[in-house]
Amino acid sequence: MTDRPGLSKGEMEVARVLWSLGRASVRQVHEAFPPDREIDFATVQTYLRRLETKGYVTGEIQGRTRVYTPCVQPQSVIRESIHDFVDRLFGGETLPLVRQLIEEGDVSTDELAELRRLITRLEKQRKPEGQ
Amino acid sequence: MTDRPGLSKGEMEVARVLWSLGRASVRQVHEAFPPDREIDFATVQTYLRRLETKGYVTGEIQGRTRVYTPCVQPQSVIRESIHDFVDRLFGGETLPLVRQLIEEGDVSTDELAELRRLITRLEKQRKPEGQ
DNA sequence: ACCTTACACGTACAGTTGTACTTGGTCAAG
DNA sequence: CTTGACCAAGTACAACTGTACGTGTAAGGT
Repeated sequence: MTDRPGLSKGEMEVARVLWSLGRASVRQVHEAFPPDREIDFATVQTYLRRLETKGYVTGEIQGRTRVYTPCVQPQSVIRESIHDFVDRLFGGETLPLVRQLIEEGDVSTDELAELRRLITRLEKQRKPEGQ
Repeated sequence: MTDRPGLSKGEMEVARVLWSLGRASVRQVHEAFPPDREIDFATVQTYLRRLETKGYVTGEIQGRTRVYTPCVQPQSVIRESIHDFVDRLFGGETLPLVRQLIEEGDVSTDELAELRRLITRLEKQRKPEGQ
């Protein structure tokens, strides 16, 4: 598929922040980290540099500071990561994961209802004869 | 929680095979790999050794060969991995992952139906007054 | 008794990851 | 001009990973 090298744990962490900011300097990314997540400015800097060499973001000097912009949709990365994860843990089968997720009590009752609606919608969409 | 170091990609791969076998020698694990997955005997051996030092399996010499047995439930490992994954990609929120999984078309129509039943069951279970 | 096969165990080694220090330069305040 | 804050970019480095080779040894076939 896409030939980018995958993201490591830490890189993903930084990438997520950058996605949420859309476009930011190292400092902005650093400051956007949750306060309980202690991480050095230089570490963030390193991650951004690595993200750039891996082709996930682009950086351009803006005055005196380098400003980074994501150049890969989070959607793609997330999709790829999920795929990889499902492969590794469930041999590629999606259902067991979904089952585990909703059985393990991590999904609230409200969310269950929402899921049901989603399923209904999907079913309708797949079998358009219903009329 | 549990203080085992996490499993790497490759370790997970081997662990999954061992779980499926229940108890096996290096060779048996090696042979249980899908044929298209080329991996050296010695590599499997290394992984099993690492799994042992990480505390996921125990090995004992049985005659001339070392036989490994899982000593951690796959359930636990899977649960922990999922937790970690959800944290990393979705900041701890389960629903977005579930949504992505079933929207992305990775779930067949039959499976959708099964999911619906599962949801119904869970809902019933959570609100026992119904009736 | 000798060769072959199979394995345990130690060792290797480059690539990745997490984490950060260091050096050298720029801007702004005194 | 001098000092301090701030930053880019290079370098560091141990731990972890993926992958496997080498050595020694025991067991079975001939």
